[in-house]
Amino acid sequence: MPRETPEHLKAAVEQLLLAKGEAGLTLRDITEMAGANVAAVAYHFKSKDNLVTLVFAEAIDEVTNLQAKRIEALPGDHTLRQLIEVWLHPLLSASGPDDRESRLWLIIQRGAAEKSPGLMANMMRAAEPVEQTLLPLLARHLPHLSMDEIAFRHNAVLGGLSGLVSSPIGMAVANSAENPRAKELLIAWILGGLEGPAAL
Amino acid sequence: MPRETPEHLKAAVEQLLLAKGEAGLTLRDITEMAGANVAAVAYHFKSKDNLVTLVFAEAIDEVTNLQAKRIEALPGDHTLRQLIEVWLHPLLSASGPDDRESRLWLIIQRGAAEKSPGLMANMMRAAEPVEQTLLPLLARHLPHLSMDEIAFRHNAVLGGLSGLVSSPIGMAVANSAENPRAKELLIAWILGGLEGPAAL
DNA sequence: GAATAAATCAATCATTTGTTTGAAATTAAG
DNA sequence: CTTAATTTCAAACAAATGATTGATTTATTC
Repeated sequence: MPRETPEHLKAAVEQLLLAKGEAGLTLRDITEMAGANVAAVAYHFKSKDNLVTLVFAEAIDEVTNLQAKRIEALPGDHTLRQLIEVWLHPLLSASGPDDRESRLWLIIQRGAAEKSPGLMANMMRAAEPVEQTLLPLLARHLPHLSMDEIAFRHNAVLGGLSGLVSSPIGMAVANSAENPRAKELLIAWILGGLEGPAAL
Repeated sequence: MPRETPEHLKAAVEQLLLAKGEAGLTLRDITEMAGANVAAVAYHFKSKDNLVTLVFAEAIDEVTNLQAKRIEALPGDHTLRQLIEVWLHPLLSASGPDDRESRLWLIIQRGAAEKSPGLMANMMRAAEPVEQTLLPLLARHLPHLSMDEIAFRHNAVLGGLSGLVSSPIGMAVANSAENPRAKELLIAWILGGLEGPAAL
């Protein structure tokens, strides 16, 4: 029942995106890792670009859905720290390097850092729904900031993490199950950046 | 007096690194923009990799030297905000998109974001001297933090900026001459992240 | 100004890239 | 079992990449 080749191909793309990013992603690396023929990509997915764009799109959808559910499950009287832990759950509370959501999140953040064309195609679409529920929640905890400044800091934290995840620090945090200290350092920094006084 | 070909080549690499990053940097793009023959790169610099590594190295040196001079010129009773403005001067106080130091800084940050191999070779070398003078200065303004946490937040801000510079926000800040508001928003966020309470 | 060194150039090379082809193998349907 | 559809495969393709060659031009030196 070799009906599983497409899944193998997508899994290989995920693994290679996580390891090397989209820049150094070759057809033959993909097919070799998937145990498939080079022509399999063109047969099952129209082209290589199609495949990686699809992988990015599905990663965004999966992470976004999980995020939405976590936000919905937040109690009405949650703290800002709780909100941050939900927001950055894939990074802060990964069960380990094999945690699927954490891997997908890292793939997305890395793709954002290197402006992967396959990611940019679907980036804004899925970012919106979360932001539209997240920004108002953030606003409730940051009454001293205007909506503009809240949006700015929200983007700053996201952009900041995309720079961090590919750094030694980010890797330490991603293994926060074995590194609770790194997680605390990161949360403290994010909290300070959000709660700090408004701009002049 | 065609003694200027090497300079043209290096200038072309700078411009292309800023526009597209190292990933999409081709020999023929470089030589065409420099008005030189394809063989010129191998003749003047041993190889393409050599050339871009050299450009990165010289960019780091130039920026590092300017940073060191600015830090040295700081008054003894400077504020944390003044220190940050010196630290992030290439981003915060660029005279415009044609400001050379700002361009070099953006090239370095972008190279860091996408883990350019040509940059990684010389990254740590030049990062050290500035950090060794910058971290103690930061410590004087952040007595509530341990040295470990100061180093963490220093890296976090740097990593954060490398994620930001290639985002819409970063671009707005880079044009801070025409966008003083973006500069204030960024400084306020950075200040909050540094001055916030220590981790648990 | 002749001789030597340095620099440029068009052409070519060997690899690597994504894609395509047509035959062979596998699976599904009647 | 036979036939038809689906999937796999080895091979080849065109395009692009970095590098190299050997002749030609330009600059320097005596």
